[in-house]
Amino acid sequence: MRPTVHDVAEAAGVSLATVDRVLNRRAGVRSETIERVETAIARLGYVRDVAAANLAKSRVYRFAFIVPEGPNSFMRGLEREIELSGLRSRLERTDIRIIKVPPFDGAALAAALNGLETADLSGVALVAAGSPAVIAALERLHRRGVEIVTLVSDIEVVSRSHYVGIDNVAAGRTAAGLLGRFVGGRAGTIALVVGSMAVRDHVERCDGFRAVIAAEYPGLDVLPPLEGRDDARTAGRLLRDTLAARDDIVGLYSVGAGNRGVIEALRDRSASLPHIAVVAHELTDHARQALADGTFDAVINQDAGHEVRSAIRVLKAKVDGLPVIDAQETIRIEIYLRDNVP
Amino acid sequence: MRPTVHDVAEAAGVSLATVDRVLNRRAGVRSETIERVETAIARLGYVRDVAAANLAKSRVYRFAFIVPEGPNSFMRGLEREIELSGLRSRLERTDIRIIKVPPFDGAALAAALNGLETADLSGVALVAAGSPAVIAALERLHRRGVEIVTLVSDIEVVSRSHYVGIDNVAAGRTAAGLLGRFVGGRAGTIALVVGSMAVRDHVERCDGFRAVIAAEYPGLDVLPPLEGRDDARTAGRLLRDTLAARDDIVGLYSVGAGNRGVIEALRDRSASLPHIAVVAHELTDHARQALADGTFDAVINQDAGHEVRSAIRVLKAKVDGLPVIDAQETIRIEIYLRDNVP
DNA sequence: CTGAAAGCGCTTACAG
DNA sequence: CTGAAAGCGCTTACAG
Repeated sequence: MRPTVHDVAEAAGVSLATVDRVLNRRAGVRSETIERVETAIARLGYVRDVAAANLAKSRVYRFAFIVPEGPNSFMRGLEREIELSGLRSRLERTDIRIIKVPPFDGAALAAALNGLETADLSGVALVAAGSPAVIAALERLHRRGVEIVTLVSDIEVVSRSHYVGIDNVAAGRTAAGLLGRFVGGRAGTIALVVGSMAVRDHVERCDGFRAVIAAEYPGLDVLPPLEGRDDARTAGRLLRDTLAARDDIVGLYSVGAGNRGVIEALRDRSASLPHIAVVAHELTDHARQALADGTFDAVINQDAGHEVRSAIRVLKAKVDGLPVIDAQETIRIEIYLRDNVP
Repeated sequence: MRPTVHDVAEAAGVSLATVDRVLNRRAGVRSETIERVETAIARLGYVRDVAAANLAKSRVYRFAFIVPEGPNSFMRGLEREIELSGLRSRLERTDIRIIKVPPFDGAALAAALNGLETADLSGVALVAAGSPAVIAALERLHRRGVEIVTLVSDIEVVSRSHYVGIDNVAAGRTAAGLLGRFVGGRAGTIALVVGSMAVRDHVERCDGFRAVIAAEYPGLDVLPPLEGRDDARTAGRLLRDTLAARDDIVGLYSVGAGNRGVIEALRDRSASLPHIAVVAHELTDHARQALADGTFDAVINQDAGHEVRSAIRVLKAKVDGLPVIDAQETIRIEIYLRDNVP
């Protein structure tokens, strides 16, 4: 049988209340008493039963998730996953609120963070757009005991913060490894469609991609990125223009959102032209279709459901002062071809 | 506030004990009383607090994991993950025992299953080698209230059982999609190294692989499988012989264990020969190295840690009569290239 | 067939 | 600075 607070109290010759005070590092205990209790804890190998503690506390974990609004399919999928997890976690004394903010807008994000009622808030998970105001807002939350997790896109370190998302440089390198092989030794150029070079994850993906192509596929040339602003219309138009202007394009790396426009531009090409190898990001419905019909060769994905569950687990672990299981919380760079789409 | 058993008891005009009886479907309650309680439950929207219930029950989940013994790296990795999860889950009133049985041996597996003391056993997770004796043993366990989960390799359905592992036909198809593209339009033959064609997952992988190559890469010919028996020495020797005997091999799909031998055979080829594109299974240390130095182009993997945690979650959910979250418990067919290795 | 009381392992006022 | 008692939401003997 595992030792309980009763065993510790008896061994230390104190009451349950005092054991509890020491366990929770509450003030007002003589240092000598603290020591007696800690010795007993160590000797017995006592470990607190978190479930029982939460029951006694009637603890409710209150978390806020902050995500960008707008048509971005990935973000909407993320939001759905948060809602789903929110429904399920009500059974586990966890209350999750979603707050939407304009995308790419540090000021709005900071305002949302500063508007949070911190009294009974345990943690915040946010898709971060970095800016000094955002960092200040996060520092403030942290000082008030709110745990913080960044989601999908990271920013400069805030104390005790944790990032839940993929390594975007490695994602770009991976895309290059696939595309380089897929073009099959043909020489030519590769087009790049990004959302915005003002967003950190897109920049990192491009950097990783370029580095590998330059080092390992000397026959391939990477064009400057087309900025689609995560908008299908814009992305489609830019790509169409580029495809019309040159006939040496053998591959395409679509880094950001707006895949619908990209897909349409590719499908409109004459069927007699040689295949352009394509690697894109995020397994949305459009991307699935494009994989199925051969328009996309591969899609790099991050599992939004996993990210949300991971963010919740990490926030809870931090609130409870428990360790985070790194292996479980690492978000994989997933690769999907037509046949391993789940 | 969520309603509790007290609220239900009051609403139904019965005691806590009776509410508990109805909640847990214990016998010896008048059907009229049952109905009164159930009406109250429905009306209040009562949902049981599983954590509190487990505390009251001093419930300990006791699970047995049955895995094949032997040098197979994947299985040893799986065993490590079970040990790890076992350590962590002691904090959550979960006791996990590992039982090792000879591989590919239905009789031994059945004997191990029949030897299980079912009195305080809540669930079993097993890497299944199917045979009538095994199925009978599982049916017996199930009749005694032991929940069952198959791991990595499935067998014919046992009532209420659940499979935690990848879709192996899709894995083979995925391998073909990669290899077909990687050989880059060259015509030639593809070698196949399997563990044993007597094991269901290997057969399924080969089937999926062949189907895609036949349909989409008419220039490629797949050789009959070399059976390496999951043994590096045997696999290496067979592959070496084949490579020596013919010069038209452009690709290799390594379906089973024994990758060390495969890697050595490939590395021993003269550097002047053209590259053989290679897709293998399971991201073991040897496979990581082979990816890093370019001997392997891609590795298809199933996450053993995820599988173990998933098996535990599923077993607990079944014991508690809770629903399984399918999206969370689906094991992905992971693809690793050099740059997305975690 | 049903209920009152004690208990699971903690925490929380309240009193001293 | 410390302790006795009640309570979190359930379950479990025991009694009737």
